[in-house]
Amino acid sequence: MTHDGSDPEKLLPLPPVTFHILVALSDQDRHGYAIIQDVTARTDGALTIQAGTLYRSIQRMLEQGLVAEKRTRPAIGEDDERRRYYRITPFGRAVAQAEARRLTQMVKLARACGFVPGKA
Amino acid sequence: MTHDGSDPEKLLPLPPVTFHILVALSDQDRHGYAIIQDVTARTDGALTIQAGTLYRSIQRMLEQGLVAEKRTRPAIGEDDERRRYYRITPFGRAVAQAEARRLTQMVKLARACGFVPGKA
DNA sequence: TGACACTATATTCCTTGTGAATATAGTCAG
DNA sequence: CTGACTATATTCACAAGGAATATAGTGTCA
Repeated sequence: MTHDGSDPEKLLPLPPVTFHILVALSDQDRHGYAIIQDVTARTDGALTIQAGTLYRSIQRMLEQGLVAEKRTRPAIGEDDERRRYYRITPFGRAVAQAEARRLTQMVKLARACGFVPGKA
Repeated sequence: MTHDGSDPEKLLPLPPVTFHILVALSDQDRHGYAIIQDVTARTDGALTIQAGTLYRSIQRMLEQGLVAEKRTRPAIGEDDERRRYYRITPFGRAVAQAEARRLTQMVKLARACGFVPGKA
């Protein structure tokens, strides 16, 4: 755990892929391959995380303390021994929230200069 | 002009600095140093673009056709000969709009999984 | 039965994007 | 005359991601 644990702001701006991984883990723990599929689903196929990118991102995120590997395995019948499950940490959630605030500011900036058709 | 001119989506996701430069040029043409100051101002000091990053980003953006260099100079009295002025191109504006839409989707995703306190 | 696709993790190569530092050079304040 | 500010630019090193490849078991289909 090389994570500094202190200030989530220090990791911003978050690499897009890192943010998408945190989103995928927000509601339930998943293994790598399932994360890839979840991101594709949530973005309607607009973003496909490459396998290489995923596993290196996960490695980095483990070191930063954004995610942790799960010990507990699913029911013996539905398990696939190759799978490695990950969960989002409280720190990871804090960083995701900080990034979400930053993204919201970006959208606000975009609105202010007419890059978005939406209100204001 | 190495810009492909066709599909703005191909350049997404836009590097954060590139997007901020486009925002800075959205309302008026500026020279490099003025862009740096504008970004600092608009983000309340949260983001300070480094000089090296700025000039290399501008170089890249010229090649992509996102921005163009201006020929016309300010009034002879208020001019600084060192300055090089840039303006956003129609293609650059299209790319910025596409990126703004992507950012909006990201915020929507963040809302859907509880990363944002805001509505729904 | 052999080719191909899917699940699952992982590594290597290459390119891009960024920060930090440095260079140059003029102006202006203390 | 020293340091801060304006203004552009280059170099070095690191981070992040796409593409390709490796390994390996399972399933499909002709």
